[in-house]
Amino acid sequence: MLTGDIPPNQTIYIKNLNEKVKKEELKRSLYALFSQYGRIVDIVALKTAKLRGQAWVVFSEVTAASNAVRQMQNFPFYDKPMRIQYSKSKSDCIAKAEGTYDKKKKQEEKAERKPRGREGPQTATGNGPRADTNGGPPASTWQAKSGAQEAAAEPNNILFIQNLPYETTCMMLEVLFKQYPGFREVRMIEAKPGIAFVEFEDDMQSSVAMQALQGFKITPQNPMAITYAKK
DNA sequence: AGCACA
Repeated sequence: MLTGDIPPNQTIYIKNLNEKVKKEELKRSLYALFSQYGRIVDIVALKTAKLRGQAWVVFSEVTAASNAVRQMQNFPFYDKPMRIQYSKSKSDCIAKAEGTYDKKKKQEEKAERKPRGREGPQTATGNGPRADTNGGPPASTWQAKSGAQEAAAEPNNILFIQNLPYETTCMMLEVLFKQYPGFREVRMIEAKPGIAFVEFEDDMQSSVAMQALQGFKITPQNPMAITYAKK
């Protein structure tokens, strides 16, 4: 199996990522891509020698992770097919939320992995004050607007927009969507008011735009409902 | 290929 005998986990582990893309952009793109499967709690990506090209996406629900593993398997992301599995262990942010996070235990585990000559820390006081060096955005970055709990349609470079006010024009949608890279065109159907198709160059770019404009209100009564068009 | 989070 592609998931390689790893039991389901609300965190997915992604490898074979393009190592050239910068960490913050990578996280943003992963968020745009995966938030369609459910609420994302956190994304972890490190650029260290051992961890570049990999990332962890933490969902609030295991079912979201399962859909993501299936649907996005081999998805071409920055020109490389993503390889997705369940994470082998629970994410710290989940353990913390559950109240099961144990810092002591973590340090022990780390020591196991690294059979270096040094002795581990022996003070019971733990780590000294920590200067936050690289100021990454706080967890609030990952607060999604509205979760797409179900669906899980297959990605498509064409988006299907619903719930538009009748007076919406091509021009209006163009203004909105052309701010995202890869935009091609908007198509509306005279006979069918309230819907539109918006085409991008590829699935990834359409996904970014979908995430960004999901729920966008042209009028207060009309939050856009964006899904991938059917193939 | 590679399973972390301070």
